[in-house]
Amino acid sequence: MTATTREPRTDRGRRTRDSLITAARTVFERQGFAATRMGDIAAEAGVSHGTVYTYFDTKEDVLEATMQQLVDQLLESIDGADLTDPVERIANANERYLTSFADNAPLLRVVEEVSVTDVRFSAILDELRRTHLKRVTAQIRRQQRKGRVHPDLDPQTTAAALCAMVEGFSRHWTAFSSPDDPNGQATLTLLWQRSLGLTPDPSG
Amino acid sequence: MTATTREPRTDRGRRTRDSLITAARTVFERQGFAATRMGDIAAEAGVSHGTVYTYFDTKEDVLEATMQQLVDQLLESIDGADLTDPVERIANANERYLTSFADNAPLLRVVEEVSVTDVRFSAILDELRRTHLKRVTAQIRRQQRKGRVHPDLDPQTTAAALCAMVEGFSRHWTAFSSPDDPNGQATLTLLWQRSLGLTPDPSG
Amino acid sequence: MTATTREPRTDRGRRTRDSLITAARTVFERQGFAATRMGDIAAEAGVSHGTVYTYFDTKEDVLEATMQQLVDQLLESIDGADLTDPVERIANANERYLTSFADNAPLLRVVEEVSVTDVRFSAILDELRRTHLKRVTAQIRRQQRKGRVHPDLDPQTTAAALCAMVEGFSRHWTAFSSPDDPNGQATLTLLWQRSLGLTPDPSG
Amino acid sequence: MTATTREPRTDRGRRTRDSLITAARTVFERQGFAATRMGDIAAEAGVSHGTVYTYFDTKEDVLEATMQQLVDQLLESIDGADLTDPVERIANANERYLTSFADNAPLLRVVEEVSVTDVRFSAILDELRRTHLKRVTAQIRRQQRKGRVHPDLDPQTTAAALCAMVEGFSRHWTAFSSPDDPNGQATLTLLWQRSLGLTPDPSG
DNA sequence: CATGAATGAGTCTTCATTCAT
DNA sequence: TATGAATGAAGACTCATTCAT
Repeated sequence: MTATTREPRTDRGRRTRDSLITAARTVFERQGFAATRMGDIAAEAGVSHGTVYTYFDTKEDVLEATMQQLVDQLLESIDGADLTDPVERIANANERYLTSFADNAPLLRVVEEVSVTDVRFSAILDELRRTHLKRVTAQIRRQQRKGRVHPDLDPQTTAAALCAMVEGFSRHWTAFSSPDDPNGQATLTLLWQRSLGLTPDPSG
Repeated sequence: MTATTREPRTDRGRRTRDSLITAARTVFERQGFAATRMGDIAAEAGVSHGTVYTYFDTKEDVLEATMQQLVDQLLESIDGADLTDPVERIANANERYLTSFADNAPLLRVVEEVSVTDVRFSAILDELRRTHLKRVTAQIRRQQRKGRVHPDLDPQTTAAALCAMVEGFSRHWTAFSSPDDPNGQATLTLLWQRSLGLTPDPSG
Repeated sequence: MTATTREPRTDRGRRTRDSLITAARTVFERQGFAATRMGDIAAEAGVSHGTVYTYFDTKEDVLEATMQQLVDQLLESIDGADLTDPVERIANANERYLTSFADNAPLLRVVEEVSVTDVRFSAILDELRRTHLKRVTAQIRRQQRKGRVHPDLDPQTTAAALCAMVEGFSRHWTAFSSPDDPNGQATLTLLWQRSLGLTPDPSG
Repeated sequence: MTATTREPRTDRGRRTRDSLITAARTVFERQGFAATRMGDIAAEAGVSHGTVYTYFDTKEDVLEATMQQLVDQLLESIDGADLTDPVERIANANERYLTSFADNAPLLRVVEEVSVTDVRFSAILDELRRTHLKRVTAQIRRQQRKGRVHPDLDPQTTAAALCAMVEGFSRHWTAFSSPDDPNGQATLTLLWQRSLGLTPDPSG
């Protein structure tokens, strides 16, 4: 147990800890990591300065705890349901990804901020990317074998590029999408599909 | 005092200032912004602590100066030569973009780090993105009018997605590209072209 | 943050803050404002360096807090009991003024020191002077109307001069008074009375 | 020779030194001593930063040099012409004092500022006060012996009080004098005269 | 558990002063 | 002499973290 966090033993404790995490997220998203003082988090949660240390050892630990559920949720949103039709699968995967990541873009930007200095957090982002990459690469390979994706595409680089597109779009470019396709889902799916050259399932 | 930087008046001064900027870049890339102390920059440049303040008022100013030339170079790499053939143009643009941005990815990550807290730097990234977006959007519109790009694509969202792909790839995903296409240029161009549905120039 | 001072919330806090103010006064009077380091105040109070900042944001704030009670006391000592007999009233007023101001001359000199640079403190001195001037001017006018003070004296300039005499004497000249009239009260009252030409109350 | 100042050897040198002193006075009066940086003085004089050190060793030395002529002039203005008629003499002395001191009040306030920390300057003010005191005390004694000043006044305390009045008025209270007696000279003389009880010269 | 006071290491920043040219 | 770059001691201030109550 590399316990970076002390678990509460009472109900009151759990409630306090939860409100601290909620508060931390609010403050981190508002001010970024560096500019957030432990006192800000305490104030936002309506508890005293020292209480934060009842549950967390360091500021990094607070951020990590704040990320905890999110990371699981994000990993899940990447590792989605296996639909048979690849186009539907893409549409579905993109929808899940965009929903989860765009909603959490502010916090993810904070993780990006800290990740420059702290491996602990670059590891988190790395894992997310690696998971995404693996899944997409595998999928492309499979469809190439079935002859439904351009064979001249390098599966891994292609996957990396497409992952970059979805991640980058969800993090920085959402603001630039058009009102006709406010969250970009339809467009991303189209681009993805056509870039791979995905043809309809002949067996379908 | 609006001047965030005092210009040197002698050659010796210019040399010192330049070496400070070089040193700053090294240190920023190695340690990130938050973890860099002014003293680190001075030490790396081989000057005394206070000398940094001869030319810069704050650590942010040092980073800004470090970015100065880079930003110009990056804007230029976006705003490239106008080739007639759209496919060639894409290939060329991507090559220039990837070269410039991937080379400078570490420093750009530092800017990303600070941009969470300091508008001054989020503005820089914003301008880069906006410039890129404008150019790509215009290009897509033009080709749509000529009937050479799928008309069902929303030009702006599409542009945002493709820009996200190239930017994200250059910043975070380069490490994941395959040895067959080490810098991903060929792949990115293929994806870009096919996703738009770009057909060969009928007039050609 | 308009609050220049964080109020303590416990008794322990109040005690610490108080001892800081006491310590500050000692150190300021000994070294002057410029030569006093925050650390000196902390050391004198027997607390750590950072503790000063628990209650005060800046060195100026410490001085301001140090002045707080004093200013009230000084204003009160100016705005004294209304005796009927003007001569007695003068004697009484001078006694109160000299006692309060001469006792606090060292601290007042420190305020004078800072006031050259910081309006906040020139305002304090200004208020003290203005209050004194107002009171004395009014008193002179009243007695002139009763024909008991030379009518050829300009009330305001006269008041300013007499105030200057008492203030200056209390601040800088006390050291020069003679052993026969160690605190100068008797002499000041005589001078004051005769300069105005105050005659005994005919109604008395 | 405790040479705190290097004398210029050329004409150009003398001119530079003079302009530095003039500049210093301007800046000191505007910003006070503590808030004045050597660079401010250089800038005001239109010379380079380092040039100040060609003529002065420390910032204190600059202030001292700035005071040099002034001190002589002030001492002279105290030690004025010996008129026979004491009332005229008082009027004359006050006029000279007020003119000199009120004109130079801003610089004197700066000396007061530094004198809290630096004996060198408290000595200057002390000398001025002592000189003034001596002269006035002697004069009072003389007139008491002639029976023309109230014998119940302690000469030294009285002198201290009257000196305090003139000094204080010239330094802080000028702003409060009335438009009818803008520089307060007439009023001060009246007060002075009457407080002493000075009667016309019987021998006159 | 919660509180808020206390701690002190860590940095930034200033600026008088020195020095090479 | 004049310049302006370089130095580095000095001090203010921050804030994560600890601790007594």
